[in-house]
Amino acid sequence: MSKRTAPQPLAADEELATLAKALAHPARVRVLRLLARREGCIGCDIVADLELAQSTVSEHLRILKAAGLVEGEVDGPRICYRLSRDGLAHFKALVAAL
Amino acid sequence: MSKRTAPQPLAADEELATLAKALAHPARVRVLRLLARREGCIGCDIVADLELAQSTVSEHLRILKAAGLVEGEVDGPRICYRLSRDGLAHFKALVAAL
DNA sequence: TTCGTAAATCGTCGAAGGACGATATATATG
DNA sequence: CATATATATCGTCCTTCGACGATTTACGAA
Repeated sequence: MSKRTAPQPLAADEELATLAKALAHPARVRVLRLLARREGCIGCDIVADLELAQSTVSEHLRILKAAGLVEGEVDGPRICYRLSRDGLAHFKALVAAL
Repeated sequence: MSKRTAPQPLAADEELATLAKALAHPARVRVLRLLARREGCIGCDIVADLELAQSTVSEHLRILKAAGLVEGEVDGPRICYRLSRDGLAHFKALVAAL
């Protein structure tokens, strides 16, 4: 090892890779599209739309939230998810800059 | 299986997810940026730039090629890799359409 | 408080990803 | 042909991902 001097994965690369990973699953892409369509928010409708167990969908939502692409707001016993326009815009900007 | 009626992951979602997955690793993002900078092509310089074993880099390149983001052309005993402008443009378009 | 619904978390399982060294393949050159 | 270099492929080892059911948590309503 130690060929030259560049072990740093360049934070920018890491950032884009992390965001891309969040979209690296068809179910999560679908969720994003779903939230993009309905300007408002959605609750457990997402579970109904995807054909996956509730726990699985919850995990996908967690990943999208962690990536900053989706936001969740408590609304009574349910949670209102909505697209993070800023997060998505940031991702788009990173991709466009490629 | 067969819970409701929407088992189709909507080819479009699959496609974007597949492309995103190809970029879901910092090393691959770096390779793409590398190839984007140098208009021409590169050979084993990629191995030197990334700090990974040759076999590992080869695998990353394979993934990028499979995704249609990179093309390789035999050039003597080495291979000239170049960015697939079309492939990247397609990806950008899919992301922009989100 | 008890009940019902929505969501998150936990534990498990199998599949896929990512890394490596070793080896195989291909090609130009001596 | 033998050698040197550049890539690809193989086999292995861990880790992470993705799915599930079961359980827990949180809240509104009866």
